Amino acid sequence: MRLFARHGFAAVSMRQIANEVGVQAGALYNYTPDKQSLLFDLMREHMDALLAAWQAEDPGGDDPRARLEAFTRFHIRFNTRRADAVFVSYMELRNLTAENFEAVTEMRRVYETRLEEILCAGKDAGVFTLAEPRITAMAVIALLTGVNTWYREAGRLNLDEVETLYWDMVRRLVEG
Amino acid sequence: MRLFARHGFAAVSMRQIANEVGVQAGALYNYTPDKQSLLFDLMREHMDALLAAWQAEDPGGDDPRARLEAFTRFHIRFNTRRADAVFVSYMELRNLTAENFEAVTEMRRVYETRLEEILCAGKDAGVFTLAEPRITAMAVIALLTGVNTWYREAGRLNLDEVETLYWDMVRRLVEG
DNA sequence: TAGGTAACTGAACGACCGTTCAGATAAAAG
DNA sequence: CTTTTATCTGAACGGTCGTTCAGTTACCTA
Repeated sequence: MRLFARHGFAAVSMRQIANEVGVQAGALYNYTPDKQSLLFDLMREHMDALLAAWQAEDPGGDDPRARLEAFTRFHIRFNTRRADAVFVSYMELRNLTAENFEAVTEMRRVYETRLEEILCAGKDAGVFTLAEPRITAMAVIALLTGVNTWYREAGRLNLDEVETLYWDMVRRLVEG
Repeated sequence: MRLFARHGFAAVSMRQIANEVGVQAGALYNYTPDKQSLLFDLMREHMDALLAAWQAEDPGGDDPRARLEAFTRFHIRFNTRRADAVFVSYMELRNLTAENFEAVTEMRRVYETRLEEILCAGKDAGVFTLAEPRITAMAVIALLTGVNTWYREAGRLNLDEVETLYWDMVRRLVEG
């Protein structure tokens, strides 16, 4: 994942990957049928982990505001800790076969829908004001994922401060 | 740019590029010293065009709210019309030499600063409420650029409707 | 029209690619 | 310890890569 993130899927050779884990290139084929499947497996595992982690962290209940704050903080924390996987899972979609692409994209859709449901619940409860829940969900995810482009662990702000800043933005965005 | 966006820089050969413009691979070297410079030139021209286009469209003046709306609409319109260039200029930064990377990144910083200045002006004028202008600027840009992941010309919403939806979100985000 | 210049071709170079596989090696089972 | 099974090596395969360049073609200038 690190090599794919740093150099791009096509620019990384099976020999480089093998060297990174201390074997010869041929040995990799005991674990993956080909290079493409290796990429797909990495992506699928990342998306699986994302969905499972949110499922474990979603407070549920009937307080959409609390759930949205939990989502905001979860998304930032999860994604900054796995920046390579996030980058690869978005950027290397084009290197997947049609059916593998569809599988990863479907998992992304499911994740978006998790957020959309929170937004709809808040809208129905009258605590959120939004015209297009699906678009707002994608906008919020783009906003939050953007943290990855600038956040560094050694930076001025720690993760909790970043979460608070972004929760403030997300809150305003949906409360009008 | 289309080939780089679709397949990735490393996955596109000089022979493919040459074929796309109807010459042999060798002829390309009358226009670029090597493949890397070709990528850099495409990126630099894109960033140049972005900065120049905003400079031409910025209403200026002392109405930060109007300027922010202009920025929002400009960014969406410009970026959706050049989706390939936007994608490449973000994703393929890693394929640049250190100095070329710095050059493109600097232009990106300038663009972010254009927005940051508007936010600061609004903050000083008391019409915007925000604690971290730089971070808010990057957050807004990430939010707006996210349109590219889902917007299609043939979709349900036309560009003006999308701009209005996002301006509504940006407005809330800064007005608190 | 003649001469010069810019652009392009087509072949070649060495290097590296993903993948395969016979044989060597290590680990597990009996 | 012997046999079986799982892993790994190292070489090889046919291809493709970025780049170069001598020679050809197309265009402009005088």
